[in-house]
Amino acid sequence: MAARHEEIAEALRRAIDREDYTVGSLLPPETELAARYGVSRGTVRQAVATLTAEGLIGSRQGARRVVLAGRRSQSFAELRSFAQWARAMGREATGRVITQEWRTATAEDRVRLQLDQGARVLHVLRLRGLDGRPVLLERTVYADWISPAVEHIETDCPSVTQRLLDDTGLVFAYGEHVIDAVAAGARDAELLAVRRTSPLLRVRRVTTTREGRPVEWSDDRYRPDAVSFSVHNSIGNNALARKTAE
Amino acid sequence: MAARHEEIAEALRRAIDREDYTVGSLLPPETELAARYGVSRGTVRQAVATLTAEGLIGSRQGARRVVLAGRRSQSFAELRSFAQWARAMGREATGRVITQEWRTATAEDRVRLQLDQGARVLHVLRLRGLDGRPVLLERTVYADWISPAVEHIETDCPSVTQRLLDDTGLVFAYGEHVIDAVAAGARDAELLAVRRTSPLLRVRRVTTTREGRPVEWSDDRYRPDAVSFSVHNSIGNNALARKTAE
DNA sequence: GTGGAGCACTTGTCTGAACAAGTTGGCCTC
DNA sequence: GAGGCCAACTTGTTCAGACAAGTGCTCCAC
Repeated sequence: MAARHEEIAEALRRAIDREDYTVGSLLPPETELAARYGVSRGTVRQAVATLTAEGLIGSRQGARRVVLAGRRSQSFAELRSFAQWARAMGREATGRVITQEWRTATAEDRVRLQLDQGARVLHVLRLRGLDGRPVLLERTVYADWISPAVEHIETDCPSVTQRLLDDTGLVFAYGEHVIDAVAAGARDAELLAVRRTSPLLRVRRVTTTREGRPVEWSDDRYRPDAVSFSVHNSIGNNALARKTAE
Repeated sequence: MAARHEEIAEALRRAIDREDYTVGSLLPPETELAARYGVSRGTVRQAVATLTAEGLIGSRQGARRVVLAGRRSQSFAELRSFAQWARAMGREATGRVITQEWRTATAEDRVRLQLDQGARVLHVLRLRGLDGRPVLLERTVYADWISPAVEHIETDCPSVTQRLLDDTGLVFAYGEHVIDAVAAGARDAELLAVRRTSPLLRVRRVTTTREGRPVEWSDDRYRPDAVSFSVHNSIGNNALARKTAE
């Protein structure tokens, strides 16, 4: 937290959290904020742009900014790591590898992970829990170049992301997530302790490095009674998109 | 499309689409783009910031920008209107009101829509289809101040959003969406033509005006074989957040 | 050849200024 | 009182310049 505009964004977030600015009320004009924090208007604009992207405030040319929502989970690394997300909530994440095996990359693997013909990939089936209760079943395929580092992680490591960062310096920087619903199969039902055919929230995702290189892709199935996803969208910010089948 | 930075963003989008810049390749430096388009560096930065937020390109201090993904559904009003989304894909959206009735706002309605005790709200159950096939079941509650305008819309109006814009000038500007999965109930199953207990993708959402005033809230259930959601996230842009139950 | 130092390049941060465009509320007229 | 016009205010856009910070490459010494 060095950049001045980040400090100001954080100060405003806290002020909204503290209800100095209540939902529906108006934020002070940019010029006033600039004077208050002793920065130029451009820096203030950078700060409020962050909050707008987060969905905390709304913005219209000519009118003062409006506070749209209060206390929002400050999702930083939230989506990139189950364990970090759990810790941020004060809950304990567990993880257990059910099966792990090397396979030759299929055509789908090669496309998603940008691999050459014949590359060997690591398939991992991992069950994850929150405060001891099973919540998520991950079927992950790791690219050939990272698989050796994944292979020797203990089977009950709670945070693979953290472990890979410590061991190899790898940062998960970008992710593309496709969300839908599926009926629990026999294996899903057994491991997640739900009835077969019971609805599960499925997230298929690809994670890449900061350089844009795909690291892994995964089919994650959540118990919908334990976890849901929340998305904010507005005219300017639209990370979420509806998609039709294929 | 007046603003220069939007034009530049669009030009870059098209260039990526045309594969002038292929996935994994590097974008020209800001200074070069600035010279090419005859604008200052700040304007170029605004343009590439848009593409970064859209997940098209990745950015790290010191290194050239990387193209992360090609052709992305340009979701503009996509989430705000089922009909507009369908039209953008070249598909035909249909809509049919199944039931419609006035009720006194419950405590939950009052909280979500910021209404006073005793306010009357309009509950609408609407079945929506894509190319004739049922795809989505919407259970929507409209705030008292907009309900009269909704009440007299024909029951088979394909785009309620467009209709409200035409009739009252109302713009749906912001939305908060919570996504999970549920099993189809008897009514869901009958109307969506799926088996009972079959998994559905549920989106509960609140829509607000540009001023931040809630207009409607809705429980939408999609056939997961027809529609899914796609989300992009990165270090800088995180509109999506995981949530635990309650 | 390997490691490290250094340098050129590129993106990130910030300023101060100016004008454009949209909103809001008050005032004036009818 | 209703309606329209206007003026003050606020956000959006753009510029040119400066420095900070991180990356990636070359080159040199060992």
